[in-house]
Amino acid sequence: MGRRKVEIAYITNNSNRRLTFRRRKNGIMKMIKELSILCGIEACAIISDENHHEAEVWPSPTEVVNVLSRFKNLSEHEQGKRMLDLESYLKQRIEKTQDQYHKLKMENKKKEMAGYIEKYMCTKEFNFGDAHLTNPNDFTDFINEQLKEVKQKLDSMDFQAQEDSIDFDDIDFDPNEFYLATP
Amino acid sequence: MGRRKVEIAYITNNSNRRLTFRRRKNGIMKMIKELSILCGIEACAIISDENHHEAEVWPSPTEVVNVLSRFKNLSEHEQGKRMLDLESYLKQRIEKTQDQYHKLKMENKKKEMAGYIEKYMCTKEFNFGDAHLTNPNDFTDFINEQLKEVKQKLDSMDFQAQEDSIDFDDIDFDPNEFYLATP
DNA sequence: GCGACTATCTATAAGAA
DNA sequence: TTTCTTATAGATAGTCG
Repeated sequence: MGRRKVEIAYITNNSNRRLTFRRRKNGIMKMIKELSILCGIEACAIISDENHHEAEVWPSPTEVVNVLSRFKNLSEHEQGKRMLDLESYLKQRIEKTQDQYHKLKMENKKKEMAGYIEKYMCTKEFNFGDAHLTNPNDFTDFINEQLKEVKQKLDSMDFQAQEDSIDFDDIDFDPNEFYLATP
Repeated sequence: MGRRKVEIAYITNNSNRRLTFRRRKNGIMKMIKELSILCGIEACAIISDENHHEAEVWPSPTEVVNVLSRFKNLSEHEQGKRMLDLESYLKQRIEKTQDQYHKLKMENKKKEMAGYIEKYMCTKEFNFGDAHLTNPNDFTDFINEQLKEVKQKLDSMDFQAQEDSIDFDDIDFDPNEFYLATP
């Protein structure tokens, strides 16, 4: 999108890379903002700071957060149930998880955790001064990929459960509900 | 970016809004992907599905992401493994989780917990203009709370497992490793 | 390193199928 | 509806101050 076509490959030139980073980051931020307004949806992006980049691959922080969410909408099923065997154990575990995430959800609402978390820093060394360098790009891709994986995982779990004669019918878990970014 | 200029305002027309949503979502995904490649950084985006939007406040996008990540690095453990019974199934699942978290921990250290999450938006009412009002600390608290809950969950899992005569001893799981945001 | 200024390139809004 | 075209709006690469 400029004077000439640019190959999508790591930009080795330092200053050039930084410039591109800043420009595109801003562009993505804008696009996300517009999308949320246009379609009335919630969206966010997390773009790590270039300076923090090493040869590291992906977003550990995100993953961590993700792990948690995994249990979010899970259950709220029937509480206080006692399990006698592994089968019921599994069921209970799922229910508990669900409840846990439900609570979290409520908590979040109350706090109105809401809005933006404009600048979140979690650098081990708290380099708060570098806030401007961050970008919001690959979050979307990451999310979709992960959602897919979750679905697959859940599907396989269900499959496995059936193989093991576990009845998950009373657990109305719909893997599709995880596909947020795909209307 | 099309045949005519579009006002950045909620699109009331249903089909039109959905179409725009899909298009722009894909566009953002691509841009994020490109940015991460071009600049060698990590980035991700969470875009909630239009259909899922209700009074949902914050966590929905995040939670979704989380759900996904939960499994991200999960397997790849030993693929094609077959499980013979529920017990081994559970164990395997826990082991995988453990491995995942270990990897995450390492990753986090290397990346130094990744950099910043510069702007995170997901106001229930899309008050993007209020970005300045948010408190960065809320995010940290949120993460920590979730991590605590995960810990509890895992602990209860362990406990339950023991009750059911499942031996988890060979799984050295340290809940503290979940406290990412707390140096 | 940060804006500003185009020339271009890309994303995408309308339409058509 | 989803998919394709196509004409444009918008993003941004290369440059200059």
